[in-house]
Amino acid sequence: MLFVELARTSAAVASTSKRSDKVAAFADVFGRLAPDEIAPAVAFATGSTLIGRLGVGWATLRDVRPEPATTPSLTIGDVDRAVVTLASISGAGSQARRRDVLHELLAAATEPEQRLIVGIIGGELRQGALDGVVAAGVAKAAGVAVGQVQRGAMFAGSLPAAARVALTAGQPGLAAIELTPAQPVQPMLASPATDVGDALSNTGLASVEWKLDGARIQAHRSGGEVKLFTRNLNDVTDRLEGVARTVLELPGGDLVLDGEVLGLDADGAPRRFQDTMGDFGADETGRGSGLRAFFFDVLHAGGSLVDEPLATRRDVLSETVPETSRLPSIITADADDAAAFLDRAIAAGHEGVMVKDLESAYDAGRRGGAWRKVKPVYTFDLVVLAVEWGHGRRQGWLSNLHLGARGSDNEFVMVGKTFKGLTDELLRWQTERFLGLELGREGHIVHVRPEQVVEIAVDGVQVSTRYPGGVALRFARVRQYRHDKSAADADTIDQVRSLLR
DNA sequence: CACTTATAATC
DNA sequence: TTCGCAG
DNA sequence: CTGCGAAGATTATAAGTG
Repeated sequence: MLFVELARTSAAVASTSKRSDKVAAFADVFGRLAPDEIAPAVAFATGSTLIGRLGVGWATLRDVRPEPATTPSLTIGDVDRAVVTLASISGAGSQARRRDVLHELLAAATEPEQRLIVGIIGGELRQGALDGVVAAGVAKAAGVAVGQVQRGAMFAGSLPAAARVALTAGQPGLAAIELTPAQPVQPMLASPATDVGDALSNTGLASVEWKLDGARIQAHRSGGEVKLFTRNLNDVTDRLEGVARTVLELPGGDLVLDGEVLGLDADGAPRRFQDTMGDFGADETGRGSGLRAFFFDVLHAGGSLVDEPLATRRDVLSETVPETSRLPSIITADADDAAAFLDRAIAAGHEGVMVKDLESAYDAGRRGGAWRKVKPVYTFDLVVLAVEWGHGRRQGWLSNLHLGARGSDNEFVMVGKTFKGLTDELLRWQTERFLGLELGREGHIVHVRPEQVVEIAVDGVQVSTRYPGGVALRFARVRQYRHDKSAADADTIDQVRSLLR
């Protein structure tokens, strides 16, 4: 199939807000793909490729922009092959060679094809459709239920893989896809709760577990071989030798575990997330060996457990994994008990707790109400130093706020940015407000007189080398504008720093 | 060799 | 990772 | 209730520059 068909479909999908129209458009093209085109085409439709790192990002895309071709000629296979080529280039001179390959690809692409390619490689397709809509398109084309496709994607580890099965083998093929050790599955996700009472009101009797501030890890043991995957299903086995050894030594046969890795200090206290990531990100050389795994769920042990209730999976976990490699947890429906447990987790230096419905199955890939996360929120009253013009649906509005804490003698120290928590009404208000405080412009940044105070919620702060105060906010979001406060009432840089540990 | 830029990963 | 909006 | 897009901070490594 010609790539331009996919490109036209993407453009059509972007131009409508009607989900059903998007689904129908995708279903039309998916139904006409040759078997070998299915996986790459579905990946392209979701704005990604079958391969992870291409070594090409926004900066390269910005520089390499040949004139579009006037006639479409590229096939789905052509684009797929170009992607494989890009990913394979390395060594000295690789940047120039990647540019050459990219230039050749884009020069052969018509205008809509260029838009799709740039969106895919840049990772910002913004067509109003990702895995959810595309899965629905696959289901429609294959004549099966969306849930079947989603389930297949969860256990096959990716939507493109499930799509190929759906479109070539239909419902029976999809039904045959099962959780298989050594084959990573989409991890179950949690939605946020304001406090443990809020969480428990949704879950009922729950397993309340420490939430560690590390990286999610999925451990598979199959035929005496261990594989470790991240939340995004990247294989990190050779970065975590110690963890792999631990899993290898557990009793029983084939096994799939869900957990978190992080580093511990000599006294057993959790290291800062930044330090854990330092070890985690480092290649081999044994640096990641300082990381330890703490498991909280088991998906497979002598058979699949994903459809079993959490209560059962917990029992299996405690029989399989020693307490030292498990997360502390309690079973309760009582908010006071849960709150006390949360306090202990915080006192031990951890991020918070997870509250999980004891009766719930392991809903791979879902972010439902069965798992809720609870972590403390801190607030600061900060001063807006500058604002950036928004993109996409925020085009024409001042959006991203530069935030400053009060330093010495009327100086403000920037500690981060945020665009979160703003309603459309607030965006309108702040655009007018900050244009009124404008001092000057620098690209898409509007500098303003430091007068407007805003209450900012954060999960915490972190050490920073790029911000002048040596501290940066973590997950900052707007709570409200403080019309009752002036800049002189804002919180100080020392108050922000006091949250460091 | 030191430093910068680009990319991709975690949260 | 958080949050608001639209379907 | 679900999916999407608005963008944040940090880390590491590879490749390019002077």
